[in-house]
Amino acid sequence: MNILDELRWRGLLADCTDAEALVQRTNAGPITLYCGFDPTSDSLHVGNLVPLLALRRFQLLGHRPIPLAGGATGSIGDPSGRSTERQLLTHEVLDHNISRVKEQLKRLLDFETTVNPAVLLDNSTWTAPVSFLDFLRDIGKHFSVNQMVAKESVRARMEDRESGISYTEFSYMLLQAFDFYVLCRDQKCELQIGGSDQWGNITAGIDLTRRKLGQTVYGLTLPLITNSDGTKFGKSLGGAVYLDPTRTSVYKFYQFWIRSDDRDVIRYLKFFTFLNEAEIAELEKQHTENPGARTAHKALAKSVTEMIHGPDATAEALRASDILFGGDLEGVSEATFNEIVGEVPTKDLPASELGDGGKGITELLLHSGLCASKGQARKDVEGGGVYVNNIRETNFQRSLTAADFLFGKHLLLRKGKRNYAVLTLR
RNA sequence: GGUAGGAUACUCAAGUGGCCAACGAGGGCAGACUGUAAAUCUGCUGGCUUACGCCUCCGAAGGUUCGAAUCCUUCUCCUACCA
Repeated sequence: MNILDELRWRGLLADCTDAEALVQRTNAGPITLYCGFDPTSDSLHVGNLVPLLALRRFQLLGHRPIPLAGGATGSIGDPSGRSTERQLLTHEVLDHNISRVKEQLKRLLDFETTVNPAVLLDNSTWTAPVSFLDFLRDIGKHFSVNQMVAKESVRARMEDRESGISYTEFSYMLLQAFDFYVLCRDQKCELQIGGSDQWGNITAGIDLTRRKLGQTVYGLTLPLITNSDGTKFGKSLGGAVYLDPTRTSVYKFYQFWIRSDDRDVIRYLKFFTFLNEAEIAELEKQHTENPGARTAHKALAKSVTEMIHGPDATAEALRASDILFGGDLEGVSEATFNEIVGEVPTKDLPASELGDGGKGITELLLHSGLCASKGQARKDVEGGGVYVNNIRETNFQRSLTAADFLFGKHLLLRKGKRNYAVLTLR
């Protein structure tokens, strides 16, 4: 199957330059392609997964992917899709982020294969040594400000008088274009992929490469993932869902996927898994016939979590989910309960704090992080939203003593349907 | 530089001396219904407090007043028109 067909049936093809030529080119043999990842954080998040997995999809069909860490571009800040100027990151933060992001990039692509191994590069390698004057003479000369201003990412900011755009961010697309040119020249890279907000940057690179090398290269964009309810994809409880398990625990990661909207789950299977067309069609059939069984949700959550965190960690998260959402805790053994500990946010509680009369439930909720203040904790309890060891507690004056702790050491607190925390006696 | 207008909670947005911890909408959280989904309905949405109540808060700092988001002064930042 041609890679473009593969992307198309998955709904992953937003746009591309000269589709016909690109099909011919990809049919003719392996192509080298790249996608940039700017280290704006020390971990990639689920939104970055789409282009990253796209690289992998190319690789599986024999092409050669180059994940590019944006050491240079990341230090400038991409104005695309942003309404305000970015806060520049310090070099220390940037260095730290790059090294972490590189680790994550490495895990999803095959660098070992001898046929078409992935290559991890960092654009600061070729950007940093170039002097400002040389850059202006060799690269800047090929860009027309008139065209740059017309690009959506720049125009939006120019029209917004409140925020405007700095010269620094204005120059971003030159750096990215420079990358494409260098990669074409040195790596025979002929295709750049990215999110649909990258279209302007990608075409800038295509133009530059043509001018500098006289070579035709291609661009392909992937759709921006949207939730059916109109909210931003990839947000959970206010924060982004990260690939780094220290930022988003495996359990939370798994939960994020399992809670997908019914209307989204099939699309997400196509976007985020490597299940084939027949497998997904089967899941869709089951999902349509009996949505309550959540077969598709489970397949999605399991598949993505395993891909990112491995089968062992996934099995643990799955076990914890089954225990917590499987019913009451009656008869749960200590060994079983221990599977929850650490998956769910867990906090220590010094035994001395319990004292003789125990500790108020509102204080424990505050300590667990489930509630932001004692007043809020009280309201949540009064509203019937709080459970102690999975049993609803409506008396906010309730004090909990050591006797309430399961196995003499764990207390399972729950707010609402799915927010759990464990307090462990120390 | 001049003139006019503006800055209110997570966001938008009412409020022009006491009834204001501040209308309303959105968002968020919780409850009911469910399937850890959606839709719908209900409650909550500054902090402390069992409660009475207390404290903090309407761009910043001062002032007037028994009493200020609201009036006055200065400052900061935005917007519009003029130069």
